[in-house]
Amino acid sequence: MHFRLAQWYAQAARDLPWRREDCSAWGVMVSEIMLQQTPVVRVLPRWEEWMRRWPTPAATAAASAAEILTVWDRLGYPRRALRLQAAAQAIVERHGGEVPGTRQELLALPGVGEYTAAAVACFAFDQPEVVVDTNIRRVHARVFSGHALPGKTFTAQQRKLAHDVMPQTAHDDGELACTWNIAAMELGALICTARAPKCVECPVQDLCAWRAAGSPPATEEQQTRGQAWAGTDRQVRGAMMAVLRTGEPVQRSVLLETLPLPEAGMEQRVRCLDSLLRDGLAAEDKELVALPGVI
DNA sequence: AAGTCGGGGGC
DNA sequence: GCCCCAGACTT
Repeated sequence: MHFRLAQWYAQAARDLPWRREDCSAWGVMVSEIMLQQTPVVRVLPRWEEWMRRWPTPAATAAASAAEILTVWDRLGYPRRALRLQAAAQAIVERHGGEVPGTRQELLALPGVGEYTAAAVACFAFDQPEVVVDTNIRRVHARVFSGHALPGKTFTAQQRKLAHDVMPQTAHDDGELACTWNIAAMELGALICTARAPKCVECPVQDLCAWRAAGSPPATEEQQTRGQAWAGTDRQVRGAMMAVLRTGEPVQRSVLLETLPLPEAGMEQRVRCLDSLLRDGLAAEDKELVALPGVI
């Protein structure tokens, strides 16, 4: 299976800037943070702009929070941007400005969890890590377990499966591990997609337990049940951040009253503004509110 | 283990 | 309109 996946990846992989040979470890790390819960096509322009302005951890560490949040723009989950800057500052302080190359050191950085630590260690430093993201979980669920979708939560059982199905040789060879991981991720992104998978184009279709079982639909337990959006605090916070990203400080009362969300009550608006201030995504001075660093 | 945290493009 | 997207963090 490794050989077939590798062969398929060699001819089908997208040419993404953070996969190029000359991309720095920092570039890989920035991409991994941006790609958390965010599709590649939306990350591309933000990554290019970020790397153009702040090509090193030191440059990122020195920027103002307002600049960081402005360049992040509408990528979503803006707390990721602040954590990325905090990670850059930790890299400067603890690692002399160089992105650390081990899973454990990476895990200690803000915003870096199990997936991102393994991904950066593997893709940027050729460490033989077992990488498990949403694509890989889905590919494994289908090919090896015969299920349409993995469960909602990442279980110890799935972690063991991912470890066990990685080729023996890849556990000691970083480059082999890298190919195995990235190829499985790419397969999940391009062929073995959540909806309408392109099984006829799949390089391992004849090995797939799910296909062999007749591609049974997902059980109700496996349905992901999308998070609600309309009317949530997340929507209100996002609308407030969009106002703040215009750059000018605004009167607190104006920010609270002029949101394009008539259904949002004042209690909710106040709660959301307070949470943005608490998260460091906004700052206030007397009655003015702005991105942190502007005031 | 469950909730929270953005935003947009595809179907 | 719903669903999903290279998750992390808190409770």
